[in-house]
Amino acid sequence: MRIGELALAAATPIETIRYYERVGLLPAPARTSGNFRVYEMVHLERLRFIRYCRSLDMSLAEVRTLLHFRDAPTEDCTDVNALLDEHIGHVTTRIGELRALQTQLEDLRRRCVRIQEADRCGILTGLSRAAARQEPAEAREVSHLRPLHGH
Amino acid sequence: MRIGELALAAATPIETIRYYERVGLLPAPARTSGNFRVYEMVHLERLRFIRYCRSLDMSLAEVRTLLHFRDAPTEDCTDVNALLDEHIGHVTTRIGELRALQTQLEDLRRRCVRIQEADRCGILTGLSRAAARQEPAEAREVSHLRPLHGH
DNA sequence: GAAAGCCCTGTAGCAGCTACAGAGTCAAGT
DNA sequence: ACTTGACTCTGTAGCTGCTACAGGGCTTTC
Repeated sequence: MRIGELALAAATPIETIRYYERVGLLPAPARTSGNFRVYEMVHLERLRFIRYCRSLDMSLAEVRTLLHFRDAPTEDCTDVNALLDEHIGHVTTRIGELRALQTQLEDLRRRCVRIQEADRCGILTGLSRAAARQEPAEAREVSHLRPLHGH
Repeated sequence: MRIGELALAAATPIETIRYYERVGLLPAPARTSGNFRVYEMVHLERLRFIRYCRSLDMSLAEVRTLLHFRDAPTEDCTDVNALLDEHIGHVTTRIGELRALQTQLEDLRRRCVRIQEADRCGILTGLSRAAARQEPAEAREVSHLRPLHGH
């Protein structure tokens, strides 16, 4: 299987596959005489595992840890459980943060109901006042999850 | 006010302040004869505005737009409202994604209740099976918010 | 033998900082 | 007058997880 085929089978861009190889998540595969990568099923399974974990919003560091356990099947799985618990904790925390954020933003939004000049817009004045009062929303401090503007 | 004092007053690292100047969010302040930056209250207010918006998880691009309206007080505020509505939309979407994620992760977690060898760990086998079945959680596709591992 | 479609390496870019290195400035203490 | 220490300066590289080139080589098909 060449890289294009693997990319299709795992729904992963080619560049990402090469990137995973570079950072050591995927082992370097065999090469053809013309220097093309040749993958086996083992690679596809591993890549799908990685992508699935990523779709669960795990970091590559976390995925790396899980792969390590996948590779060493006789070790006990305490750390796997811990990793997952921690990850669930991150998600839960982030949900809480975002809910608080949602409330704040909706409050702010209600400050401007009709179109007017910007200097009378309740949103802008609301932001300025809140900033002056130094009421930073606390979301920033705690979180560990994918940003609103990540992507 | 020199940069250290500003940093303290706005609870913002010095490097971040210089960064905001470099990318044009904060105007370049006056300098002393020894080339030190000298800030006025106007800078502090602007910086606090930026930091407050950031604490609401807005991107620097969004903050830039809001600053533009702050600077041009006679324009109408339609776009400010639209920006906020869109941002609220992002937050709401992300909350939905994370809730779905939470459910999936908790399901996965339940697969391993006792410590055992990794090759029998329900979490690892669960991940592998889900990956093989190609059931990528869909969170990845939609979102636009700060990552679980951003920070 | 040439065009089209793969694939290769290496580098730079995105956001939003953060962390240096290596230098200069300034106020206080001796 | 000199030294110490705290502060500041510029410039560059690093972080995550890709993504997007540029500029070339391989392979298949007509």
